[in-house]
Amino acid sequence: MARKISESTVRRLSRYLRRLRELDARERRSVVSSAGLAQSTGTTAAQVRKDLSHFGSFGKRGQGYPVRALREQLEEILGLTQRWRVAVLGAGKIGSALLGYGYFTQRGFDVVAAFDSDQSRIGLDLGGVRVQPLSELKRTFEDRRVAIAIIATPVEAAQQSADMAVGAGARAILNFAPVKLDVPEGVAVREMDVTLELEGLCYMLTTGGPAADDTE
Amino acid sequence: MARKISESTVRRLSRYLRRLRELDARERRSVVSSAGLAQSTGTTAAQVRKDLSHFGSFGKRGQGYPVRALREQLEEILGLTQRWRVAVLGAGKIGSALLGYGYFTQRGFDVVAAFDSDQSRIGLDLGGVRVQPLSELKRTFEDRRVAIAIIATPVEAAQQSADMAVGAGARAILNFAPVKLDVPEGVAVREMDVTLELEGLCYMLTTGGPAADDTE
DNA sequence: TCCCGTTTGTGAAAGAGATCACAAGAACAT
DNA sequence: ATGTTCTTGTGATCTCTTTCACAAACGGGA
Repeated sequence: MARKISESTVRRLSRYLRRLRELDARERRSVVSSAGLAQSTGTTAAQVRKDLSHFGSFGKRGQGYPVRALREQLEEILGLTQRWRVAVLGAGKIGSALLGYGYFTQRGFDVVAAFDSDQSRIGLDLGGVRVQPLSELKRTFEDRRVAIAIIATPVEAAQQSADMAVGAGARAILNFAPVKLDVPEGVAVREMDVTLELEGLCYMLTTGGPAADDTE
Repeated sequence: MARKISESTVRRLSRYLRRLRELDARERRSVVSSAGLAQSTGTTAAQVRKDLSHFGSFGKRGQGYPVRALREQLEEILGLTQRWRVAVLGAGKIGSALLGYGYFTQRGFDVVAAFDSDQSRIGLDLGGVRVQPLSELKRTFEDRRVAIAIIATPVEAAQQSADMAVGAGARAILNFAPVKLDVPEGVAVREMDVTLELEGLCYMLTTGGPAADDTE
């Protein structure tokens, strides 16, 4: 089957899945067309069909795609048929928010551990998870088979935390610290930098914005 | 000068800027080569040069780029010579975390207001900002000239919140709710969905990971 | 001044991703 | 059965992005 799937395609697949889950659970729709999916995920019908065609043919001509079955296919493709165990490194503001984040569970992720270097936070119960000291990180990662680490530390501690996570067996990292992480080959990293996104918005406002149209 | 700058280019510019600020403030370096910047932002030297060349020529051949001046240029390009006023909609876990997020101020963003629909949260002081009821949203946006709204509500309230923000004059939205927002033309939206990113990591783990390069 | 090592800026080539356009398949009415 | 309408799946095309490759510029040393 398909070999090289681009990151942008994977991103869109994930959006399709998000929408399919809504359609299935909330709106009780049983079929959806590529045009419908495109509309509600911000892309085009052709793009939807092309994306899906890399993995097989899931629709019926003239009818569209069966919501439930396509949802399951996408879960399969994205590797979401298993639940994933996640650990949060850094139990400050962002870390705490993530530990209480309601959408993880229903989307297949279990936050099974939290760590912090600050003595005063250790032992706290955040969203049902006890904050542990870094000294317990390696053992916990191994015991609980944590595959994904979420870095929610300040910039200064981020690289070091990432190193520890990788050393303890993490194979993927979601990084909230506004710094580029160096990781060994084979470790996947995705970055979520709020100010980076805000800056992108500023760019659009200062260029596309005032000078785009003569609308005022 | 340059006409159409792609979103990926803008993203990289923002990363260059992030790195330049580190070099300037923390590491006290006064020049940096395209190769150096590339290295620490995860791209290639040619890409750095091409990106910058869209806006002018900022380096000295044989020497590299002056850190301070290039930083200022990028701030200019991205529209960061002014400070931006931001409001947070939704004062739950994520909203609170954002209100206490330390990197906004030093990066040019001021969170000047917070809103929630929950009576029990109104009046709270979160990170120096008082949580207001939605009824005060429009007036506050206008009075304080809020240009950017951060949506940190649950999914169900996200679209409605976005509508209110746009109605009150917001021209850009940073959306943390895992749902696609519909906004009028001219309003910029960026989405930050944690589970979407996690799913991307899962895809890499299940495909690229175990079976990196074998035949199938 | 002239040479040498270095690094930028940029056209040209290559590569990737998105869009087009249409034949093929499916349901349904007559 | 046949025609009509709808929508998928996909080669071909087009557009955008990245990479390549090299001349031009700079600083320093002799």
